[in-house]
Amino acid sequence: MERSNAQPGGHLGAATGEHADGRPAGRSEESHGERPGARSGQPPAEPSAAPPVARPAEPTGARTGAADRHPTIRSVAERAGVSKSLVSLVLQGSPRVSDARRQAVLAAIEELGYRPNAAARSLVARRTHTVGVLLHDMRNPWFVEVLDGLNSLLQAHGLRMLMIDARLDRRAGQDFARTFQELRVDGIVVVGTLPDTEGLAEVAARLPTVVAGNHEPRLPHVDLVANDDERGARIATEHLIGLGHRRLAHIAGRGIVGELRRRGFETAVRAHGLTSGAVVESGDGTEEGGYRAAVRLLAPARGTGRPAAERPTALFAFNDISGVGALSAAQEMGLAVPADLSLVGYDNTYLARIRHLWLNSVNNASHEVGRRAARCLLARMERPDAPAGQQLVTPELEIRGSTAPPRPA
Amino acid sequence: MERSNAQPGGHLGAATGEHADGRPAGRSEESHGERPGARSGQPPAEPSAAPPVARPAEPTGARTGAADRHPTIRSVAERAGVSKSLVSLVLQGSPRVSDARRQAVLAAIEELGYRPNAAARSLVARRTHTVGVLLHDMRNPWFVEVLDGLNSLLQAHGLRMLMIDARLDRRAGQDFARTFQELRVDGIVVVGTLPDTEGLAEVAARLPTVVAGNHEPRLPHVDLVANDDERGARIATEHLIGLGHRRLAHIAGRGIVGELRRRGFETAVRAHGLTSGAVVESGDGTEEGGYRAAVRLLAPARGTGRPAAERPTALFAFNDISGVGALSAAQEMGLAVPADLSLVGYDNTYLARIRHLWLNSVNNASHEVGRRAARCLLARMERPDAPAGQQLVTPELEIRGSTAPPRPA
DNA sequence: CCGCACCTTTGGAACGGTCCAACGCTCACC
DNA sequence: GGTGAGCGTTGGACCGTTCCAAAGGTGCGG
Repeated sequence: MERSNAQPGGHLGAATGEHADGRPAGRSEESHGERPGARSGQPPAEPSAAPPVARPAEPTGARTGAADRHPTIRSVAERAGVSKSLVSLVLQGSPRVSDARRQAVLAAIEELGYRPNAAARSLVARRTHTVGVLLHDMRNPWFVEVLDGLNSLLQAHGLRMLMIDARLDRRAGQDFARTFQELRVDGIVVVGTLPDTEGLAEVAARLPTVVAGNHEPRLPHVDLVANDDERGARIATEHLIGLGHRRLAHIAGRGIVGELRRRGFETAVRAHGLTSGAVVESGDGTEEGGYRAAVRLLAPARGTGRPAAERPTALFAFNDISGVGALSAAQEMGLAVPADLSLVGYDNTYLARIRHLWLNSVNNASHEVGRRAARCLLARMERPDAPAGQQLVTPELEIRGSTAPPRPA
Repeated sequence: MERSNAQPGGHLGAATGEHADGRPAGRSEESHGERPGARSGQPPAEPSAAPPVARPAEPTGARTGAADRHPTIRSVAERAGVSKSLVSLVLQGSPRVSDARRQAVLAAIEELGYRPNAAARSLVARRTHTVGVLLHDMRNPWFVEVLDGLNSLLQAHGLRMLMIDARLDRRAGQDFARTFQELRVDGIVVVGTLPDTEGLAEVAARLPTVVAGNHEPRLPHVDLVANDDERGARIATEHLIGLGHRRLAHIAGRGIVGELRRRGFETAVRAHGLTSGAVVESGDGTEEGGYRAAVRLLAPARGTGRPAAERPTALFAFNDISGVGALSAAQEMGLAVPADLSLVGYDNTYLARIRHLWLNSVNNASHEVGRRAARCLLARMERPDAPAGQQLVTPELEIRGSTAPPRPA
C-alpha cells in the first residue's frame, strides 16, 4: 500500500466546485452527554423568554456581576476608574483623552473581554452597518459569484451582509421586506428573481434598494444591475456563424432571461439571413430538458420528413446545464462534438470547465455584477431619492473545445 | 414571454445546479442618472457617521416628524390615542387589551407602516433571535446543503441566520468571534474548516457554539456534528469488493477528511485480505489532481515493470470531482467505465448526477448534518454548560452507472 | 490675585423598545 | 356605602450605547 507524496497541484486548480474536503451523513451515532427529554417541545413561535432562567431582578444599581457573560461599558468604566463617557471616547478613538486614562481603559477592556453591543450602538447611531441581501436560491453557483463581488465592496465600506434565502426560507422570503425593515438594515440588495414585487416597492420607499441580476422590476427608486443576456446570446450565435455554421439551433430557457437569450439568438440569425435554417426548441434550464430538446433537434427526419442533411450543425444552449444535457444526447446519437456538432452554453459555470465536458460558454461575469450592485447601493445610500438607474454588463465568450467549423458538406 | 410550452420537467429534475435563469457581464453600458464624482472616497474604516446629514437636534420632545422614515411606537401611540405601553401590549399579542383599543392601534400601525425596531427590542430582551454562521467557502455545494438543513430547523424556532464567509471575507473571517460577540448573536455555527481555533475557544466560552462538518476542534463546550467519513469510505470500498474486484485503488484527498477516507479504504481492503492488490495515489481534491492520479494508477507498466494485467479494476476517489478527473483519464486511455474500470466518488454532488458522468457516489447527507447541528445548537442554547457532544452521521452509497463486476479474467 | 481660555472629564438626556408597579374604573359582595 | 377583586391602561425605569452641555482643573496674562 504505497502512500505516494502529494501532487504539486494542477494548473487547472481554479476549477474547484467542491474543495479539498467533503463529508458524509445518514443514520446517527450519538455520543452525547444529554439527558433525553431535555428540550421541552417549545412551539415554533418566538415567544417565551427562557422561563426557567428568571432574571436576577436586583433593584440596587450594583449589578457588576463578575461572571456576567457580557460586560458593559459601565463595567469597563468602573474597572478603569473613569466615567462611562470616557470609555466611549476611547472606543471612538477620540484624540482628546489623556494617555494615562486611555491605557487604563484599554487594559480594562482587555481584561474583561468587553465587546460593545452593536444593538445599543445602532439604536442611537441610527445605522446598523448591515446590508440585507435577498437571495433567490443559494444553490445556484451564479449567485455565489455575485455575492462575492458584492461582499468585496461592501466590506471595504464597513458594511456586513445579512443574507436571507427566499427559497430555503419561504416565510422569511415572503416578508423579507418586514424583516429587513425591523432590522433597520442600511440598504437592500435583491439577487436574482424575487418573490413578490409589491413588497419590494414598499421597502424601496424607505430603504436604499438595488436589484442585481434581474431585468425585471422597474420601480421608482430601485437601481438595476444585470447582465446583457441578449447581447451575450448574440455573441455566442455570431461565434457559431463565424465558424461557418448555417443551420443553427437554440435550446431556450424560461422567464425573462430565457426570452432575452432567445431574442439574441434570433437577432443574430436574422442579421445574417439564416432564419430559414434556424430552429428554437424549448427546454427548462435543466439537464433533462436540454437532453430532450437536443433529441428533438437532432433526431433524423422521422415524421417531420426532414432529411438528415438538414440537421443543425451548431447548437446554442440557454445555459451550461442544458448544454450538458445536449452533449449527452449528441453522444448517444453518435454525433461527435465538435466534429459533427458545435455547442455553446451560457454562464460559464464550472461545469463548462470540466475537461470531460469542456464547453464553450458565455461568461456572465457575475462578480462584476455584484461589484456594480454594491457601488449602486453605496451611491443610493448617500442620495436615496436619486432617479432609478440601470446598468447592463456585457458578457464575453469563453472558448474551449466544443465548437469547430462544420464538416465540409 | 415563454413561448413554446414548457417541458413537463424531467424526472431528473432534482439535478439542479444552476436554475432556470442565469446571467451575463463584462464591459458596461450605463444609463445612470448619477453625477460623476458623487461618492467621496471614504476610507475603508467604518467611522464617519454620515457627515453631511447633521441630525435635526430638536430638544423639545415633539418629534412626530410625519415623513420620518421610521415611525416609533410613540408615533403609533399618539396616532391611536393611547399610551406607548398599550401599543407594546398589542404588539406582544396580549389578551388583556380591549378590542376597541386593539383595533385603533392596529389601524395606526397599518397607516404609519410601523415596524418595530429589532435593535431596541433585543437591547432589552437580551436576545437577538439571530444565529451567526461562519462559512468556510460558499462556493462549495456541500455547504449549501448544510445551510439548508440548518436553516430549516432554526427558522422553525424563530431564529434567523447571519452568515459570514471566511474565505470571501478575510477580515471578518479572522475576527468573526469579535463580530458575533458584538452582535450578541444567540449562538454560533461553524460550517467546515475554520481559520483560527483560538478565536473559537474564546467565543465558545460566551456563546453557544456548534461545529458542523468537521472532525477537528475538540473544545470544552463545543458540539461537533460531522459525517462519518471513514465509514463512508469503507462502504464504498466494500461495494467494490462485493462486486468481485480484487485490485483496488484509491485517489486520496488532503486534510483530516482525506485521511479518514483513506483510512476507511485501507480498513476495508485489509479486512478482506486484499492489501497486496491495493494502491493509494494522492490527489488534491481537484479534477486535475484526480486526472493525474488516475493516469499514474492506470498507465500500463512503464518503468514500474507492472504488467497491464495488474492494473486496478476499481477505483474509489476522494470526492466526485476527483472522480470526474479519473473518468476523463480512463476515457483517454481507452478504458470503458464501468466495463473496464469501476468508479466510486464521494459527496454525491450534482456532478455525480449528470447523466454524462453518472457516478456512483457516497451520499454524505449534508442536509442531515445541518439539521443535527441546529438541534445541537438549540439544546446548547438551553443548557450552555452541558459537556461537549459529538455526532457522526452515517453516509449511504448512491448507486448509479459507474460500477460493475470486473471482466472475467 | 482674579479672570479667562483651554483641555480633559463627566453627568444626563436621548435612541426605541419591554416590563412592572400602580392607577382608575366598574362591579359584586357583605 | 365601603371594600376588594379584576380589568384595562399608564408612567417610568431600564437595556447599553452616543453625544452634548457643562463641570473641573491648569496655566497664563493682566
